[in-house]
Amino acid sequence: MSGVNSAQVRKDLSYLGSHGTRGVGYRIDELRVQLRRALGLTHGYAVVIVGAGNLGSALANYGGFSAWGFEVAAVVDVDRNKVGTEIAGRAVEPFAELASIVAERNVAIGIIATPSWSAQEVADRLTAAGVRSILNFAPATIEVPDGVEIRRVDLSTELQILTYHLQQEG
Amino acid sequence: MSGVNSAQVRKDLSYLGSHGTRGVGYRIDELRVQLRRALGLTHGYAVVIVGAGNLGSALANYGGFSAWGFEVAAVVDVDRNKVGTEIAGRAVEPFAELASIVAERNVAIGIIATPSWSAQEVADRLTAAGVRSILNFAPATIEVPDGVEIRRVDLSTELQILTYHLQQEG
DNA sequence: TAGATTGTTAATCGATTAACAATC
DNA sequence: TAGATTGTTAATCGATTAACAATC
Repeated sequence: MSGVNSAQVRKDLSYLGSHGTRGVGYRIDELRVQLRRALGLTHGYAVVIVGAGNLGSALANYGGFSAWGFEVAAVVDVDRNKVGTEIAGRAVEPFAELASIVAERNVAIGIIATPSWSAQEVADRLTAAGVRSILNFAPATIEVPDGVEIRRVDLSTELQILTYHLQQEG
Repeated sequence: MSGVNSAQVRKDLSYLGSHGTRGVGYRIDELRVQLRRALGLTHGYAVVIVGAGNLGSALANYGGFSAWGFEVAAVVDVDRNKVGTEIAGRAVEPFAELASIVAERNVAIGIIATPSWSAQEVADRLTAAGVRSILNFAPATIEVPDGVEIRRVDLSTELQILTYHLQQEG
C-alpha cells in the first residue's frame, strides 16, 4: 500500500533482530512492541510549548501527541495578558518561569511557536534550562550549542515542494 | 555552513546547466534567478486555507509565505459563527463557496486545517473544485485521485524524530 | 604566468532490490 | 511433502565524493 516492497521491509526489520517466524510471518502485536522500543517511544516525553498565540494554541489542542506518548507539560508566554488564560484546559504560565518548569516537570522537548524575531532568544533560554531537543515553527534560522537537536518545520518549504509538482504537471 | 561540500554543490548546480565561470565563481544574483526558475517559483500561487480555527489562523498570519510568492486567497470555514470574522485582515468565507472561490481566484493549493474527521471530505471538495495540490495538517490519512499531489505535515512524526536523538544520547 | 574555481569524469560509498536457502 | 514466508547474501542501482582538466 505504501509502495515499499517486501525485501525492503524485511531488510529494515532485520536491523532490529529477528522478530518473525520463517514460513509463518510476523506477529504484529509483538512487532509493534519491538518497534516502539527501538524507536524510543516506550516512555512518555514532557513537552513545553513556548508561545500562546494561534500556533501555540493549535499545537496544545493537537490531538495526535498523546497517542505517541507525548504530553504537553506547559504552555508559556511572555504576554501578561495571556498568562492565566486557558488553552486546552490548562492555564498559560509566565515565560519567566521556564527554567523551573523544565526542571520540575522533567521537560525533554521544547516547541517554539513564537514570532521569528524572538525565536533565537527562546532557543537560548530553552537550552540554558537543559532542554536538548527543540522543534522550531518560526521561519527563522536558529543557532544552538553542540548536543542540542533542533528541527525546523518550515511551512514555506512544504508549499514549495507542492509547487514543484505543479510545475512538472504543466 | 550547512555541511554540504563543494563537490556536491557543483554537481547539483550542473543539472541546471552552466551558470558559473571557471576560475571566477558564480554570480549569485543570476544564480538565484536560475534556481527560482528551475524550482518553479517565478510566478505566485494562490492558496486557500480550509478551517478558521487556531491552526488556520496561525497559517493565515504566517509571515513566510509571501517571500516565496504564495498568497492566501481565502480562508473558509463551515462554522457560521466564524464566517465574516476577520483573520489576518480578511473576512472568513463560507466553505460552501469553495468551488467558486477556487475557480474565480485561480487557487492552486489547498491547505487543510480542520479536525481529522472532516479532512477527507475537505480533500474531496478541494479536488472536485480542481485543486491539484493539497497540504494536510490534520493527523489523518487521506485518499486522493491520481494526479493530485498531497503532502501531510505530521507534528507527531517531527517529535518522534527528536525523540530518537534523545534516546541515542542516553 | 600563477592562482583560483568551475564543470565533469571516475571512484567510492551506501541503499535498494533480487535471489534463495532456511524454516515453519 | 507442498506451500509459504522469513533472514541474509549477492547484485544492482543511484548518489556522494574525489580528482583533475578547462578556463578565467
